[in-house]
Amino acid sequence: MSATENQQLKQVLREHELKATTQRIALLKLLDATHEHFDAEEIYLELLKKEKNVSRATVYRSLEALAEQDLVTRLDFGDGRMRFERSKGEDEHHDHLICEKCGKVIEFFNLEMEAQQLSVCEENDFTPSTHTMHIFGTCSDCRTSQ
Amino acid sequence: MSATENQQLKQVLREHELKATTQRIALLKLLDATHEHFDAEEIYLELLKKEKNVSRATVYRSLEALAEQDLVTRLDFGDGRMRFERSKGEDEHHDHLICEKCGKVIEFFNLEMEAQQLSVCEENDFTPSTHTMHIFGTCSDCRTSQ
DNA sequence: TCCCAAAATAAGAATGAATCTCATTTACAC
DNA sequence: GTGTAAATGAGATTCATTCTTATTTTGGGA
Repeated sequence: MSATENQQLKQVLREHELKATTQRIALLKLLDATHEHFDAEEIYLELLKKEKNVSRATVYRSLEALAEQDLVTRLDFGDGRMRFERSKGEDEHHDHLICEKCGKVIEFFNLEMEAQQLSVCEENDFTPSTHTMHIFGTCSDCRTSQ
Repeated sequence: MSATENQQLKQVLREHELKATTQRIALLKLLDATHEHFDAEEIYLELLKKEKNVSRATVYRSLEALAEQDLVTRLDFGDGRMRFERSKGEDEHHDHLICEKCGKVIEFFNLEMEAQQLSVCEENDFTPSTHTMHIFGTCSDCRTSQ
């Protein structure tokens, strides 16, 4: 809960032309503090614990604004609700292996695959902005214990 | 509207241990007749035109049953509703380029990318079942006309 | 061909994530 | 400190999807 961290986040928000509201700062702080992929409701509940005043609408609107500025990243694991993580730098981009049994998410990065994606875009005269690569299946734990 | 096609689809359904109801036959026939990626509501409206009696619930339940048997494939383009297509054979699998401006969907297949996916799974001791690879961006038409 | 139990369907109610509305509050440039 | 544009809270609303229940259909057997 360092004042310094608050100042840094305020700075970050302003650099992205977003007003530094307490709710947005708290949201970024929460996502910075975890590696988990929270959904909006989880974020809402976590923020409620810390700041007394937050509404779901603000959580959704903040996440939208932050995602637009690429300060957070939306993750769609295909289960009907969006998850969010603090955006990683270009060099920290990763895709996901998703276990259909236990829900575990394994992050991975494969340079060759990224290269192939660019090549496909070129072939189709397509300018990429983002991509999602999700492999669904069974993780080793679930395969073993079953 | 050949009786032969109906018979074939009945056969297909029974081979997959699904009762051959008129609604399911009509649904498969519809998806067989098009290359488009319909969502559930579009399928419902199309079926309403042809068969007088269909309900949304049946469309959703049929799609679920058919997807379970891999007779249809769910497509999640990240816009909040699922789309569906008739399942292609293993050899006809493809991924998608999705234009964020006009919504156009370009299908592609890249063998090297598929190989890399398997390699990533091996590295992580993960048994894959399905995957989705979606690249979002701008198609050539939209880039030009803008 | 007729019968019957199990399964599927129709219609609309219910759910749940996400968005919108509008009155109130807050951020921040001056 | 002030004013104004932007952000927020609370709850209503939307929209895709799922559930409920009474009714109908399917398909195996008499």
